[in-house]
Amino acid sequence: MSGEGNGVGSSAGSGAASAAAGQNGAAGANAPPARRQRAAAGGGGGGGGYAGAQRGGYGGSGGRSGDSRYGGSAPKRVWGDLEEIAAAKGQSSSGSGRWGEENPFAESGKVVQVEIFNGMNTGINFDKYENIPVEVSGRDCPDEINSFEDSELHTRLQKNVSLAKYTKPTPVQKRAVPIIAANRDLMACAQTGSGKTAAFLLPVLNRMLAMGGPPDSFNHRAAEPTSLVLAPTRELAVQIYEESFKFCYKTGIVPQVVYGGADFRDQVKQMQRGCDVIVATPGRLVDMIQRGRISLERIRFLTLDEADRMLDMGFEPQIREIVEQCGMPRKEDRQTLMFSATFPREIQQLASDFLNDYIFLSVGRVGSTTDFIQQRLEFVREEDKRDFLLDELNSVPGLTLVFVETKRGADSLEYFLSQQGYPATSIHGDRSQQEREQALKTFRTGLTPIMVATDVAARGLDIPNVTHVINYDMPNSVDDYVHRIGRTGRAGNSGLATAFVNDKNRNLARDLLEILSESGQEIPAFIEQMAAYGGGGGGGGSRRGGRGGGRGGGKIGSRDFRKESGANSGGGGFGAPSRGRANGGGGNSNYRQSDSAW
DNA sequence: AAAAAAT
Repeated sequence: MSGEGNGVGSSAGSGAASAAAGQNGAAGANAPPARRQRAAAGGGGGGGGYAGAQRGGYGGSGGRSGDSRYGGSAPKRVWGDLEEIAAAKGQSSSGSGRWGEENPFAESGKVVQVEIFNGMNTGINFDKYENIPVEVSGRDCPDEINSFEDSELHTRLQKNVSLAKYTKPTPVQKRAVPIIAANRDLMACAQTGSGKTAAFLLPVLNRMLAMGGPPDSFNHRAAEPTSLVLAPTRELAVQIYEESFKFCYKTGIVPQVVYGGADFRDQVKQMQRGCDVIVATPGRLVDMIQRGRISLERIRFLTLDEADRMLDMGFEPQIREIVEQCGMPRKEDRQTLMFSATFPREIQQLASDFLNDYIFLSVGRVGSTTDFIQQRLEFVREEDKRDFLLDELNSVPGLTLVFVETKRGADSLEYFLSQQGYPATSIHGDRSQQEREQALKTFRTGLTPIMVATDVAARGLDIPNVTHVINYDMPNSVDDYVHRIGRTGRAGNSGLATAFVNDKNRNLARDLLEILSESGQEIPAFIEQMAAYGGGGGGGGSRRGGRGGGRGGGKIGSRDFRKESGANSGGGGFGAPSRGRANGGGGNSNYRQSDSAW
């Protein structure tokens, strides 16, 4: 039993997450150990029974109990260390932290190193990535870099990059880093697992350092961050915060995260330790602003992650409010970056409101990682789904993420699986934040290697070793499908994505067919038939019109919409479409410190 | 029509 407790508590790479939870969790500082106990108690029984009886794949043939299989290699950690780190980062102005200079982790030893920098580079298979297509458009695009040395990052950032075991920039990093370093706005299509987060964090942090370091980030009651990163879900915000925490190490730049469902005052208290980079979900951020706890007046860098989600119908008004009504500098006076794996044309149109003379970057086809995902479609009637699901779970070992359409559906499926003896958990918006984080944690560590999820888990979450994504209920759009299956096959690892399709999904058939064929997947006959009969409005691809113009390839491989609106020159500011290689010389020496006074 | 995101 104690072994299971360790397995949870020591979730690989969750150190900063734990820090975040500790900061923000309603339960406060003492929460973690208690949660460990609960996790061990809750998940343990199911796991054991399941591993042995139901699904040999998990327990391993060696008769080990389920936990050792997943928790075995996970580092042990001590909860106190993160508080030490937090304390250390608090003394931001003194360049030397509490650790020795050259080996910052010598004294606190493996624990700290493991916790801060572990799991950042989980087997990224860059070689496969090398030759994926890249599209760049916009005037005067800087040259790509081929190594982190080329990027002329601040020494400290270089060290953190090394500590994170990043050796070679990923394709999106090669392109995005010099673009951002050159003070240009950016709209980028790339998957999270492709190194997207570092691609915007590193150059932003570097510019902050090049500008002389962040100014005092606290004024009266309000935190005055320099950089804001917005994300559509709380878990994603935490994940981005974790990465920024790593890269900020000993830079004097203090990252923070705020999101709903956690104690407001705790988050305020955290920000009083400094708040130079803030990662946030929209609701809580607005709340903080309205209550005078955060000011956006000194924002110089704005990043929207999963930008297409942030700008879709549900979110767009709120984002617009944050960007335009809350005192943030105009787009000419800040640098704005947007990232997403999919970028529909109408979203690009909207996004251009917030961008200034931006460069469009598309690395690989939209679902670039779909190259590493085997996609299977099965025709499954609604009433047969549970049986099919059990078959899938029994035949494919490893972490399995099961997407359903509704929160209720998630609860009921989790209940069903648990009844059947499968170690399942679930994550959706009606669960408490603590339950959500717990679910993610037990899933990550393999204590509950099955997680039933709504679309809250569809985007951006980087969970290593998800071997199988099952679309138990198909999503409503093929973009969502692309995001969902992107939870496996992370960063060049291979993955499997199974989808249960039936007549209810006829409207997706055409787009699915396109996705499958573009990514070289086997195409089942039934989907061709469904596509032929046409979705909704008579096969003509009517709904396509709204999206990409009739051109082929609208879904995968988003293109710069400025190129397509030939007649409609309205967008403005799109000069001669240049394809990379514009002003080569010295390239990155132009960190313009001049044009922004802190 | 559903999900997410503030209380």
